[in-house]
Amino acid sequence: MEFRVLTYFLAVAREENISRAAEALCITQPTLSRQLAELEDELGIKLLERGKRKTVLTDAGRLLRQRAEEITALTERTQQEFPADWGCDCR
Amino acid sequence: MEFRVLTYFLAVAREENISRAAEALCITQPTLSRQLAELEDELGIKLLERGKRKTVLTDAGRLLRQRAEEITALTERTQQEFPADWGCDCR
DNA sequence: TAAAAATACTCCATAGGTATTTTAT
DNA sequence: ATAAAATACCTATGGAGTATTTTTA
Repeated sequence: MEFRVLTYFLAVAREENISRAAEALCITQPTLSRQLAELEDELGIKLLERGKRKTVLTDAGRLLRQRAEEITALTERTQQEFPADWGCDCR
Repeated sequence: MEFRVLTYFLAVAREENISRAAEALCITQPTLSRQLAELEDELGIKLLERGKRKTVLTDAGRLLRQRAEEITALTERTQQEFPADWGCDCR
């Protein structure tokens, strides 16, 4: 369970749509789809209910969103305590 | 800044020796050495004072240890909330 | 029936390894 | 003189892309 994948997951939770989340993350839909499947595999539980126009969180997904938000908040605050951080906006 | 690298860093902080930390992590010394150099690069600051028989933390290193411990504790607690986690002890 | 997601590949960046050299006491 | 770390080079895993098929309401 790496940071990168948690931020991917949070983007999907926000957008409720894997394709739009992928766009926001500047990666492709199949890449995001695979990373999410691997995360579900790794945790041993389904996190998302995939639908035709909306992808919503399962109960487990809602729990992970809570935790992932805590973890990424802590991590981002930590990164800001150090000099580097040249940022990175895609394109 | 990925989890994996934070756990690498914490192992070095614990062992005060990159070679011994590498052994504890089941990776090789050069691999660990490179990952640490990349972490210092990424954060833009020296984290370790390399010595002949001891490698100790700089001020920045001590700050990161604090944060890394918070982050990994939160992450490990999270992982335990999910069914999978087949563990993994090398060899 | 049409968005959204999943699959089937291909590619390449980088995590990791082995062998060796350099550094710090 | 000697542990420890760094460097050089190589390998391999898996993250990411393109093209296409399969789902789902």
